[in-house]
Amino acid sequence: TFVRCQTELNKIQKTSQSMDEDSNESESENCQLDEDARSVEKDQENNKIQDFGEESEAEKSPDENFNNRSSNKKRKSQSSYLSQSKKRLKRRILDENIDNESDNEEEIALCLAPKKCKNLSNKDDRLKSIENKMDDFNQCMKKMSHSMRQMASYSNKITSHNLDIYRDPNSQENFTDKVDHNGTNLVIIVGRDFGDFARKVMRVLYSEEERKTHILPPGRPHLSRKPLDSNRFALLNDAVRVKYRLSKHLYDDFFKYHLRPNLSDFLVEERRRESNKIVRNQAKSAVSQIATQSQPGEE
DNA sequence: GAAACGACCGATGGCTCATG
DNA sequence: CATGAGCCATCGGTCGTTTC
Repeated sequence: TFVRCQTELNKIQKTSQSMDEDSNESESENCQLDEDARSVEKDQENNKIQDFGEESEAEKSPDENFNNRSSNKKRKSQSSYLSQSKKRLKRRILDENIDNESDNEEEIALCLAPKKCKNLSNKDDRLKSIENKMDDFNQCMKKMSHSMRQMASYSNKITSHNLDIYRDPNSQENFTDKVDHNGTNLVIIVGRDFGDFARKVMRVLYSEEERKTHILPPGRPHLSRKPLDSNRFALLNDAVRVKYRLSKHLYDDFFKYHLRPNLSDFLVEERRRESNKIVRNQAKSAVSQIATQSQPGEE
């Protein structure tokens, strides 16, 4: 909100003022960078707030170019800020590199006297230290990618669970809590989400053979596989719709974009499971055969 | 802890259909 | 008739969970 922006701006102004007062040159570059960041932030905040104020005045003001020019100036000054920051950052990185290398006395010697680089043991040390750093870096990257995947999967789950867009709050529909198939109420089947639920219902409605040899209704004439029985498939759709309280007129989209891809993949996997199992077993038996053949040779 | 299993995702190819 | 868009089944690979 605007009020919150103002309070944040005040905070930033206060901190930057205190930083301005402390103009000691010996201050670390780190603080300098923080200050730069704050300055840029402040500048941006100023721009935002100015824009906010100008929004209403812009229409009244006859000289729009003036505003544009002033904003251009600000952009220019901001870019100069950024370029300065970049220079400082560059310098800081250089300094840090030197600092890190200075940790080791031998490395200091290497820095000061490059001729000694010819020494092979020193080279090995440096290579080892680089390798160690690379390992650390790789570990960090692994951790990062892992957490990113977790985040991605979490956000995915949220969207897949958020079915509100397929529900009509104005609808007066009374959802039944029973969809019967041969005496089995499909609605009471428990699944962790709509996909899991639908897969379980598929297992109830269709035999393994049917799941392996058919595709989703309505099917296509050019496809070799026949579609699953559409009456039972209608039961599945009813069960999903009733279970998750989805509107009739919105269900088509839900099916098209969420359920169908899910179930289509499910049928493919049903076919693949057995072949995968056979491949695994073949590989296993081949490995055990090789092991038994190599044993007498060793003795 | 490793193997097995299930679910998910992106890429691909074949097909239909609308459009110019 | 060529072309592009859209649909859908399929495949290969990866990841998370379950089982042993």
